[in-house]
Amino acid sequence: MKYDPNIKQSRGIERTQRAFATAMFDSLAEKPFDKITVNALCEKADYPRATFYNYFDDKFDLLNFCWFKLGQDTHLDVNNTQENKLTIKETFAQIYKLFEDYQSLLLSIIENNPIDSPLVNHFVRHFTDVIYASIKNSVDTKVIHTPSELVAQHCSTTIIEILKWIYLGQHKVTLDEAETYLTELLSGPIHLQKNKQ
Amino acid sequence: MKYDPNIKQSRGIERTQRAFATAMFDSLAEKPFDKITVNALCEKADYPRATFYNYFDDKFDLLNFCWFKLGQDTHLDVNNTQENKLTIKETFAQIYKLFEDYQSLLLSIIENNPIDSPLVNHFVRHFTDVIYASIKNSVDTKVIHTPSELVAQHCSTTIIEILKWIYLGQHKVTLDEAETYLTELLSGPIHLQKNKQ
DNA sequence: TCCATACTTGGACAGTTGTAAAAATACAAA
DNA sequence: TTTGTATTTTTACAACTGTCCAAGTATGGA
Repeated sequence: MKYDPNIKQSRGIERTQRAFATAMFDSLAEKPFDKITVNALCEKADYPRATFYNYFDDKFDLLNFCWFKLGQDTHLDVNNTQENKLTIKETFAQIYKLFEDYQSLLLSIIENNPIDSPLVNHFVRHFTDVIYASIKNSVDTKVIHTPSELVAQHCSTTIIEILKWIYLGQHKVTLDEAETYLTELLSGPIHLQKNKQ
Repeated sequence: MKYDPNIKQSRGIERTQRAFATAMFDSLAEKPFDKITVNALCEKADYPRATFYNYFDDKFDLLNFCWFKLGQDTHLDVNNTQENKLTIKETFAQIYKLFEDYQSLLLSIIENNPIDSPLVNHFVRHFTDVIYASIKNSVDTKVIHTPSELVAQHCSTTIIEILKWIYLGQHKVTLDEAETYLTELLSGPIHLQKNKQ
């Protein structure tokens, strides 16, 4: 990350960054990520290449900015790095809604990119980190042996796993049902031993 | 994947593929993945570039081959795509041992590559898929509402999560302890509600 | 208004990627 | 050994990447 998006930038810089982000979002809706070149992005945003590298290290760095803006635009509480005060369920509901808002973007992303592509990984990774930061103080490991960081990690990936199932796997699931899944996966009775017949 | 590694190849082809895989493993121990160029791999393997592209689509395609060979070399039962007959715990123990065997490789990988790099993602993804294939018939979802594919997915990522904690996060954890983690994360009492004080 | 400083831009560069077409080589059957 | 086929290698190519520097352009303070 060349520029910290948390710091308020001057109007001109903000506009330039936005232009590249918009170019990226438009391109993502059209074609696979590995067919999106820095050249084409500059073409779309109507800025010279040197300006791109002025603000971003590479395509992925621009993606960081894009995902961050996505959260910012929906006034996501989980983005507040100051105080992590949300429960796991509250966090889950927030991200559920965020993904719901950007359903059409997600749809074109998975149409154009394989699920194990660097792009999808980058996306998933970003929001896993966001969730982790949001819930890390909410996990309670008093009665178990597993380290709390690992449990928090597990909770974040579980949340993402369910949202991937819904929005990347294109299954219609209401928030209520999704919350049932979450409860079952995190504290439900999953049998480790196969029933030998 | 240009060539199916499951199909027995002629000796010459096998040797050439091995040479590239060895070049890749050697390079991974030395430097970050994005500094490993196809040119350099060909240099190391002592084959022309066209030969590389003859066998592999790109660097990632070679990685597929590498990870597969890793499993093959340790006679991993989970690689048997024919019959998936392992319980979750058995599968976990097998992959635990595989990672233990290749500890030094994993160590240099995480020294040279960020945890969210395409390389680490590719590696993790490969073994998540291996585990998923191995356990998908072992999950029991009779008493819950969550779809069995999602549960199987959840079990695979949980296994990988623990192994990442141990081998990529460099925490010393015995197989016994690791199995405790697995039981707790998959069927333990994780509280979703934060204890309000 | 002028100037100094910081930022933006254009152009050039070496190195990389993936592809395509011929040329060379290996291999198997007759 | 010869012949036909399949594979490997050589060579060349167009396009992209990330970096650098020098020239151009804003911007704010004196």
